[in-house]
Amino acid sequence: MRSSQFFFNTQKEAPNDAELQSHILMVRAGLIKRLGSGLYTWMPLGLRVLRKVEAIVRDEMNKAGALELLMPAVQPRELWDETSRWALFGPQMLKIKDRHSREFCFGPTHEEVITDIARSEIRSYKQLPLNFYQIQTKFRDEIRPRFGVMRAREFTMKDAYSFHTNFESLESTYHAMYQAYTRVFTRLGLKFRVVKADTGAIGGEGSHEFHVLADSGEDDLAYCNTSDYAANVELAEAMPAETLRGAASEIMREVDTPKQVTCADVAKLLDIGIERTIKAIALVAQDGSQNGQFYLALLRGDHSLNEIKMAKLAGLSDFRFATEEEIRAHLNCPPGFIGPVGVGKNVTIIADKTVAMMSNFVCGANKPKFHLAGVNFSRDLPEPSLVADIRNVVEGDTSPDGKGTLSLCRGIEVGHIFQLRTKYSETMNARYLDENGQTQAMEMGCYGIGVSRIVGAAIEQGNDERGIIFSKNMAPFTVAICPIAYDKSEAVSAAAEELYASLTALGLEVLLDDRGERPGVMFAEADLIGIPHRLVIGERGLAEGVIEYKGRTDVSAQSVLLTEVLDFIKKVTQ
RNA sequence: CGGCGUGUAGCGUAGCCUGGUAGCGCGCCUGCUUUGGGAGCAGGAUGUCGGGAGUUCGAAUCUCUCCACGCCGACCA
Repeated sequence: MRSSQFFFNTQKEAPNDAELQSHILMVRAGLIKRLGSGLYTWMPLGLRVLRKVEAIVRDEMNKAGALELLMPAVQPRELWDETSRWALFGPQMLKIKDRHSREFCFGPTHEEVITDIARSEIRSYKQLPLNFYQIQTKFRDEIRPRFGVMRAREFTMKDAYSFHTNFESLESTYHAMYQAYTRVFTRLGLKFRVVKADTGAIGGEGSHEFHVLADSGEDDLAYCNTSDYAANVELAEAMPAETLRGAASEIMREVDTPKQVTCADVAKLLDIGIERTIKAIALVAQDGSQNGQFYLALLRGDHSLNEIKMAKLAGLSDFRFATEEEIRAHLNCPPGFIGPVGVGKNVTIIADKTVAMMSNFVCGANKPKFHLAGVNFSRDLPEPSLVADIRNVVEGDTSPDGKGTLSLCRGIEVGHIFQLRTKYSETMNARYLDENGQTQAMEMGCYGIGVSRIVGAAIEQGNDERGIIFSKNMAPFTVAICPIAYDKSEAVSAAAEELYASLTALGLEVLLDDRGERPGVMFAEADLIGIPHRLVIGERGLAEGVIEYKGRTDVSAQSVLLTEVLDFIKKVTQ
């Protein structure tokens, strides 16, 4: 490609609506252009990158035996009513009407459509297993679109859905997809981690997430350095800090805490470690009942509540945090001083596993401006009605597999695989006839990759002060040729043209900067858009029979003999 | 959804408090010079000042309203 025939606009200044480096750089490099909140045009340069990602994903899916198809983006409401997800998906789903006022959505995912295909097309066990995939535009009306294409409302996704006669077959395909995903992210040159995950709105049982590691990621991941345990913090099991409760050696006493409403402040005032304190979080859950049950969740002062774990407890699926009025009504005390001691029968205490092993702790006194110290279960208050894992793991926790301690890092979710089992096939009646002529529900798996998000995530991981650093498999062009004074020097333009032709003949994607721009402009732009290899041709070098080569991340340039440049480039681009 | 903030040329912004001919930088166009890290000089084009209503002799500026966008938060006591 010649720069004069291509189109890209770069900017020196960062857009004022971008925060993340990847977002800023994608806009500055002219890869994307924002149309509205969470809506982006992929400009020609950016689209080249997106297509590279797609091609690798497609290649690995095909190799893993998946079959590509393409489903409609617009889907009728009736299909979604079958699984009740028209209502369950909520405001994240973009609902639209046609001219007859019939209702549709712009597909946020395609389980319903593919299951509809399966139930009408698949009759016999002989046709199974099958794995279909598509690469397609999805729309999810995110609460808060941000970070450019990283959390856009309209985005490109690869979604695959597999159908099986039995769980063993599902597990086998699930494993194949796991391997395929690993190859995809490896080929894209990404640093990533696979973790056990919650299944969220898609539903089902087993699930793994693939995360690109980046501090700006929106997910917290826990992993064990001495074993292969890794899980999203949403799911990661928190082990109790102690396995045995210490003796009740202290006497319970009130302590004056006039202004201390947080565990940290109380601990500081009493000059004790925050891990000796307990905080009480007031919750209300309706769970079908009229009035709602009032709960106090107890956590060690330095721990935080895991809302996903909490919602999995019986009767708490729809819990919410209590209002200040509700807290006063149940405990006769304002927030900041509430605790589990002396509460009425209308308050249910849920203790985190770590809390259940604590003794001589400090907690709110249910009396304004006072806390209690030296508190012990059984002696000062009843044993908690329920002990459960309701906290987020923290750095240094014992790994659930017992083989070390956990570390935390942040990740950007770029892939997610699920074992759906028969969730959709049962409700949508996707059945087949087995060897014995019996009707059976199909086992299902589903597998997603955020194709457009990968581009943002990759740039988040690969950038420096000069711009984007693309891995070779993702770069919009492999080699940039920067001829100095292309429009003035015959020798330079002739050499550049010849080199361009030879490199192109080698099958390389070459960008020839034939604009006659000043060198600084050409270098700055080639660096900004992340081209991995750069060749500079100038009269000075030509006179000596050399041209200059510099890799995008190289500290300095090197001279290469004109006669050896093809071999040299072949070698560095391998 | 709630709170805060911002909308001025393609991009980044000044002007708004204290009403009086809309300015700067980048980019863009023309010409000349220049050619190894976003050049220099000279000339030039581009604005419904987010939309609407109001106050006023006069509104980018004050008031109301609608819209768009961004940030934070969504109860952890």
